[in-house]
Amino acid sequence: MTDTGEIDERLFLRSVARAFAVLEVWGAEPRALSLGEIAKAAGIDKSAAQRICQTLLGLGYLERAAGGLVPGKRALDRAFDYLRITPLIERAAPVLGNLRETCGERVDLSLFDGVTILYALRLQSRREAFFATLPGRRLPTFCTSGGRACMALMADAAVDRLLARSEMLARTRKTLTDPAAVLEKVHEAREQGYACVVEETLLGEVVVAAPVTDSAGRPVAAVHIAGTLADWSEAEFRRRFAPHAIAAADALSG
Amino acid sequence: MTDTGEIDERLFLRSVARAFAVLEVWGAEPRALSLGEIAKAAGIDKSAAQRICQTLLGLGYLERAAGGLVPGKRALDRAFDYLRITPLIERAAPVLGNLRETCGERVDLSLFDGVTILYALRLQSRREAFFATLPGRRLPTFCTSGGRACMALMADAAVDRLLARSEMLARTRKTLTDPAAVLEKVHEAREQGYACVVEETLLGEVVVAAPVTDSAGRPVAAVHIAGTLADWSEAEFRRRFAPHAIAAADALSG
DNA sequence: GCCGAGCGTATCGGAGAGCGATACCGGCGG
DNA sequence: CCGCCGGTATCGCTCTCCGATACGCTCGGC
Repeated sequence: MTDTGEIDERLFLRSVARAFAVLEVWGAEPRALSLGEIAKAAGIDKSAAQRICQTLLGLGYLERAAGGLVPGKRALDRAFDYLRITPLIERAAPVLGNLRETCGERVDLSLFDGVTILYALRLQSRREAFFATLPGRRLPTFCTSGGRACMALMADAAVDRLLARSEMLARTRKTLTDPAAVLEKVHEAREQGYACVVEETLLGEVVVAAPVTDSAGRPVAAVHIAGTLADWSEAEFRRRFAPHAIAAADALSG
Repeated sequence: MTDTGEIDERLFLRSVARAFAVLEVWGAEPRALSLGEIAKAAGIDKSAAQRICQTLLGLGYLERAAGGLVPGKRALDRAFDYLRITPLIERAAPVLGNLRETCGERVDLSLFDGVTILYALRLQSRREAFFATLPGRRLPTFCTSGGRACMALMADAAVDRLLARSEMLARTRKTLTDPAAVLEKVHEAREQGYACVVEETLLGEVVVAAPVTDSAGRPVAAVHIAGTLADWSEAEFRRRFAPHAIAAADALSG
């Protein structure tokens, strides 16, 4: 959902939109930026960038750093508000905790958001304590197992439309980029009740995921269990963990 | 120190500030809100609330929900930007991972932000898989061990000023609310190189924390190790875990 | 040592974006 | 039936924001 739905133009606040355009610049350019760089990246002139940045600095949504400006801590407060208010997150936390204990592998809750999914809860396994597993990370829907699990609950026509809107770039040499091939995987997920993706987002990684629905049966999220091919064959991994992912996702649905 | 530093009035964008005032409403009222409620809570009229909310809906920073509006998923993207850009977070992730393995207790990295600290990384222990340990949560500086560890690196005068600005409300019946008593605890932390707080934020909880500094020696964060009095006496906990917290914090400093 | 290209900062008059009072429709409860 | 909420829509006036412009600095190249 949240397809950045179009809004009545007469009620649209230009300066507000520009302020967020500024904040979003760091999504593409993750480093300290100067006013000039910000202005160019956000598509505004230097004066506007100056006013906006001063304002955001005052509010704590930007901070000064060596070499320019960076996002401020206040961003974390707003994310906290989101997580705290969303009932699914609260319900999911203990379920995922148990799931990780039972499985011993990495366990995630991802939120379905149109052409991308976004990780909301991440419980890493013992061995991988490393970075890159932060909440807030987005990945494309078409090549992730959570995304395919969600698409499995949509009509084929809707899946087609979603795939058409997606930029289907290969993340690894195993990534399926042909819409027909992806659709076939979605069909498989629909039959089995879960999706399995092998090395399409990260080489060596195997992930099973089951969809979480709202009360109307629409997909809103997915429960992932992720492991490495060093430990498991795809078949073993599916047999062993898919039922757990489905059970957890079902417990969170409705 | 992100003290919401005051800014030149002439460069301040009123509509931007009001938009963020709207977003911040859910910090105090974590549920779906109607336009009227938002307007009242943000101190603006209904027309302004309407325009701002329509804009934020269009940008994905708000979403419609049963009963009104709630924060949108886009908030998580901005938090992700912050975490990804801040070098300390990247460096801290593996260090905290190891720390949790060694200690087996809950381990956190909190960021020092004036009168509050804010949790950026949280690795819960096996037994407590439950909620309430989300990143983005803020707690007062004066009554947390991370906060006191940071204050220990400041001059007494600065500590006094910070305590004067703090709303020293008791969170439990053990919370110290007398500035002089807190200052004494800060002195103790200064001598020992770490702070220990027992049941001042949560009954039954004992926490040790050591400060992380920037290259200039100023406190910017703290490494926490938290356990329960059901398992440990205060003395045992300090002896066993304080050295680990200090070692981790030192590794992240400078 | 000079220069130009950046940086952040500051100024200012014009104009149009945003303001806010007002009104409308629909549902709910009394 | 009415009054009180909800969300939505309209519409002049005005004050906010726009963006061109300029200033003082610190660089690095030459």
